[in-house]
Order: sequence, then C-alpha cells, then structure tokens
Amino acid sequence: MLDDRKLAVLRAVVEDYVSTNEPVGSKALAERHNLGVSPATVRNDMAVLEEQGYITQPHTSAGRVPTDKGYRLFVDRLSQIKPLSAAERRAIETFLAGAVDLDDVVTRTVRLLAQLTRQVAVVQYPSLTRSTVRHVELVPLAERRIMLVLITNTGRVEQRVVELPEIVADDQVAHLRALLNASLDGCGLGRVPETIADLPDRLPEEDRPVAATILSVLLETLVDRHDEKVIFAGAANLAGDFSVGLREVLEALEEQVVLMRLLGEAGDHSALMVRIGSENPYSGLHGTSIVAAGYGSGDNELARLGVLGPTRMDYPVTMGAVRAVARYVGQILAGS
Amino acid sequence: MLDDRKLAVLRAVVEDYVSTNEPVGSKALAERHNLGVSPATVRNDMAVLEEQGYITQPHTSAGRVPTDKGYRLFVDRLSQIKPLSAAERRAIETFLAGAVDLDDVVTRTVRLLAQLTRQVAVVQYPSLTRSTVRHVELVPLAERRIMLVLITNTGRVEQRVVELPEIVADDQVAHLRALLNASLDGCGLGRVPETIADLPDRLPEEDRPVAATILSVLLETLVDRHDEKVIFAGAANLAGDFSVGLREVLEALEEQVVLMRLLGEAGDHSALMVRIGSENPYSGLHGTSIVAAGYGSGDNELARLGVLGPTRMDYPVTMGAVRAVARYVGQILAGS
DNA sequence: ACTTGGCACTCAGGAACACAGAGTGCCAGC
DNA sequence: GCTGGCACTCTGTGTTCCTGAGTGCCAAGT
Repeated sequence: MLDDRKLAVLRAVVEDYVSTNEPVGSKALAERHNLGVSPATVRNDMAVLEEQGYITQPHTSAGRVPTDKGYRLFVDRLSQIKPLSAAERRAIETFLAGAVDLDDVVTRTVRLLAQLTRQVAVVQYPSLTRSTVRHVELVPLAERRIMLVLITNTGRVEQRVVELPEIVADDQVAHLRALLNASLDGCGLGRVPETIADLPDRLPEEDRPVAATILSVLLETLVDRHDEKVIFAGAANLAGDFSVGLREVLEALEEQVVLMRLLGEAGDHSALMVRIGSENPYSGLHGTSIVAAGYGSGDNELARLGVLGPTRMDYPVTMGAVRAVARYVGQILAGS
Repeated sequence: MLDDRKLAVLRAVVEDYVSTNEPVGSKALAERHNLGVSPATVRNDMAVLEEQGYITQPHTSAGRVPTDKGYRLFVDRLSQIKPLSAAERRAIETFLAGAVDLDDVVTRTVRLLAQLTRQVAVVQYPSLTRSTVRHVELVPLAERRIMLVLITNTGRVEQRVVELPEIVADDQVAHLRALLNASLDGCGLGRVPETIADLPDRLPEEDRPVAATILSVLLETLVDRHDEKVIFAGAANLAGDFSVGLREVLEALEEQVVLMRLLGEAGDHSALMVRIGSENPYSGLHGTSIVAAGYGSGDNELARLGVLGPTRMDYPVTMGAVRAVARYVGQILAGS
C-alpha cells in the first residue's frame, strides 16, 4: 500500500521538517529532493500518507508535519544510523580518557553526550546489583561506631556508618573483615544475601550481635541503592527549541524514577532503543523522544544512557552519537 | 535626603511588584498600603526615588519597577528576614533526618531548598580542604595494583586506583597503612602534604618506591578535588517565571566554576550573602539574584549553599529559608 | 514648605481589518 | 498514472484606531 516513492516522500518530509522546523509543502519538497516528479504528484502521495496517519497538517493550507507514527516508520525502515566523524571519535576518546574515577567517568560522559547531540543527555550510574564485590572494609571510628565501606569491581564505593550494640576490640573487627572478604570477594551483589546468611554461625557466640548489626547494614546498603542514580546534563539545550511543556520536561528530568523508566529496561546489549513522542511512558514527555542504549564492560550490561530531545530530532545522527558513546564508555570501564 | 515616607514608598513598591509582577502605580499603591497620603504625594516621592535611581519605569506612563539599587536598599534596610513556620521547620527536620550518607544529605538538601523556595537551589559539597582525615585505607586489588580510599570526618570518601612500580606483599601494604593512619589521623587535609613529606624516610629502603607512588596519588587526590562539586535542583521553577535569558541561566547552572563563584567566598559564618542582579559576577545572570550562606558542623564553615531566582524574588522569605536550611544541615552533619 | 485635586499628555496593548503568500484539492488533458 | 492549471482556504503580518492606566505639572489649600 505504500510504494517506494511514497516512502521516499515520507523520508523527505521528515528530513526537511527536522532541518527547517517548518511544515513542508509539496513544491519545496519536489525541488529540494530530486524525486523526478511534479509537485502535484507529491501532493497526491501526501494525501495518501496523511490518510494513513504518517503525516498531518497543522491547519488547512499549511505544509505537512510527520506524526509520531511517521517518525517511527522513518526510524525503523527509512533511515540509517550515521556514524560519527573521525574528529568526533577522537574527541570522545581523549575526553573520556582523562577521567580519574567512576564519578568522573559518568560526569564526563553525560556532558560529552549533551554537547555532541546538542540535547539533554541522561546517564545512569553503573548498577550495583549487576557488579561484584571487590573488597569490604571496616574502619573503626569510635568505640561503638565503625564505618562500612563496600568497593565493587566497577570502582563504585558505598559507605555507611554503623552504630554497634556493644564495644568491640580492633582485632574482633579485623577478624570479621577478613571473614567477610574471604566469603564475598568476587561475589555478585545479587548473591550477597544468601552468601552471608550463615556467616554469624561461623563466629564465636559473643561476636554474633555485632556481626548481625553490621551485616544488616550491609544488606540495607544493597537494597537502598537498588533504585539507581541517574544524572543529566545539557538542560540549556531545551531553551532555544522547545515549543511548550518546558516546565514538564524539566520536572521529569529531576525525577529519578521517571528518568529510570525513560531509559528503559535492559534490552539486547548495545541495541538502541528509540521512544517517540506518545510512545513515552510519562505524559509530560509527549512531544519528546528518547534514544537510549545499554553500556557495560564486556558482555554484561551495567547501566543505560541516552538522550532526550524534541520529537523532531535528527534521529540518524543522534543514534550514531549514543551508540558510539555507549561503546567508548564500556571500553573505559572495562579498562580500569 | 530620603525621609521615612519615601522609604515606606520604596518598600511598598518592592513588595507590590514582587507579589504582582507588574509595574506598580501611584494610585494602587496609595490604596493598598495605608500610607495616609494621596496618590499625588506618592507620585512626587516616586519622582524623587526615580531620580536617585531606586526605581524606574519600563516606559512612559507605566508604573514603577525597583532597580537593582532599589532592591539593595530594601534588603539592607527595609526588610526583615522572615522565619519559617513551625510546619516548615518540622518538614525540614524530618526530611533531612532520613539521610543515610553524605551524598544523600546533600541531595536531600538541594531538593528541599528548591521546594521550599520554589526556586533553583544550589549546594556545594562539603569542602575537602577544610575537613580532616578520619581514615586511610589501602586495599590490594592485584599484585601491582591497590585501591587507595580516603575517608574524612564529614563522611566523604575519595578513592583512587594506584598502579605500583613493583610487586608488593600484603604485609608491606598493611605496614604502610598503619603508618599512614598513625600520622594522618585527625590531620586537616590542608596539612597533609607537609605531614607526609618525611614519611618515606621512616621506611626501610626497599619500600620507598612503592610508598612514594602511593603518596603522590594521595596528594593528587587532594589537589584534583580542590575544585569542589556543586549540584543544583529545581530548574523547573525557572520555566514559568523567567522573562528572558533562560538559556543563559541554564548554561550557567551547568558550569561548576560559575556556580562556585556565585556562592561566593566564605564569609562570616552563617552570614547571609545576597547578590542582586547586576551585582553578579557572571553576565548571563543579570536579572537573577542569589541568596547564599555557609554551612558547617559547629564553627568551621565547610561549604556553601543558596538559591538563585529572578531579581524580583521575595527576599525576606527566601533569606529565611536559606538560613534555616543552612543551620539544619550543619546540625545533621555535626551529628553524624 | 508640603500636600492635594485637576488636567492634559503619553504610550502599551488589544481589537478590527485588510492583504499577500504559501499550500491545498480537484479536474481535465496528456 | 502523471501533470499543469485554477479556485479556495487559511495563517501571519502590517496598519490603524482606541481605550485606559499612569504620569508630570500647576495652581490652590493648609
């Protein structure tokens, strides 16, 4: 029902509208893209495309604008992801290579992505639950107070102050630390609870209350952080462009929960996810699209990142940028 | 040269303009505030105030609007900081009390402040340089790789991976750790360099290269973080209000350096700093005002926080909120 | 020396109106 | 099935006019 030329027309409408931000008419379209047919023919095709719901006109006698459905077809079948230029790739590499710790990697990534796409970038911190324990440290602070530090293989560090039910000696602490590390080293965070379940039993009677307190805080740490942290950058890029709903968009960006859902569930590793306009789970963000991908070191996806922009964004370029950044971040993370 | 009534008129102009966001005329002013004089008299006073530069009219035959100079006088002499309501104070306490670690305290604070003032809140992380070492931890990761973890009395944790020049045994590491902690415990971060300067000399010859490497990374950590981290929240509050320059404001908010300068130098502890419109160091932020204060545990100021809003903000209320939040955060930090 | 009522003047913002231009839909002819 | 022509329909823009709020100034009153 949609022959090749009609698809070409749709592609042309999307491309022109994205670059000019104005409804595109049959005449201009027939000229700019050499379709080899007259404006009248284009008009007929447009009428069909409109009937099918791929494009629409803001008001009678204005040009046509793609609908969400139109963008969807464009992304799925009519466009090709555009790779970055060599210069851009070099810029990414050098910019990310300078990072000193995990925090720095994430911060740099989100800024990089925002700058590259001139849109709002969103990056999720590498998930705790999918990483493994590298080291557990217990630091005595006072007689009845110690600090619990958990270091993961992704370089993430979590710490908690623990109030103890009784006074403990330093060598008791040292013993517990050794025991914890022996059991947990390399253990996936998801498997920590079952791994330490029987640990108190392997201790002398008098140490158990203290151990139990510490372990419960440790478990709490894992649970608390189950909702992962997401940060964004490039909000300034919203200012020039957006027609309406700027407030809604900014509000959504500051809601961790919404952001998490936006980035989507973990999918195929390195597969790009695109959500267009009303496909969005959050009503304040109709009118915006999200391009997201997972990233990680090696095969396992640690977290997700993406960009958010107006529905009329340049999908091929944006998708290229997101994919490239996701890959580079993965490499950096694997290398450190 | 400005008698009491003229000051009263200025105050009235500021208050009315803040609450209505429209130029205020002589008639409305004489009615709403019972000044006991006629509109004509008010007009005369206004003419004088305008000549002196405290107010201005957007165009002939419109009401008057305060100038930056007018707001300045208002803040310095005509207004009184408005304390929070009991309900608000309770809300602050319960909201901040639930924080589990330093990161959480800062995040909650910035959101709280944004919500309370309905403006953009800005909070600086407690400064490393002004805090003291609580513990240094060395965690062996591989034969020639260890992780250095630095814990401060404000609960902040810094970590770095260190590549060593040679293979070290675990007990060597343990020895160095003990030595480090013995020398540095309670040491102000600013004094760390001098404190560890002679440390290699107190080690056996063969340990010195390793120690030197670790110490240099430790020093690097301190220097790197000298530029402190600043976060913001409540950007959505900009949307409804701001007339122009929204893009500039958002850009400024994402520039750490600009934010730092905005919050200002450490002043008298717990003294409120107010910067109005063009008093601002950054040209993109004329049209906005900043109310900031230092916060800390006990007497020493650890960092600063504040809010940013349109020049026509409600200064008494905003100042009250900033002061209150700064105090509560200080208490929370001291208690943990 | 201030304050006050009166009065003429100014100007932004809104309503009414006309008009040019872009774009469409449809039809007849190739 | 494509194309040129033509009548039609809108939005956006520019013009004009008018109202109303607000001012500045002046002369009179206290």
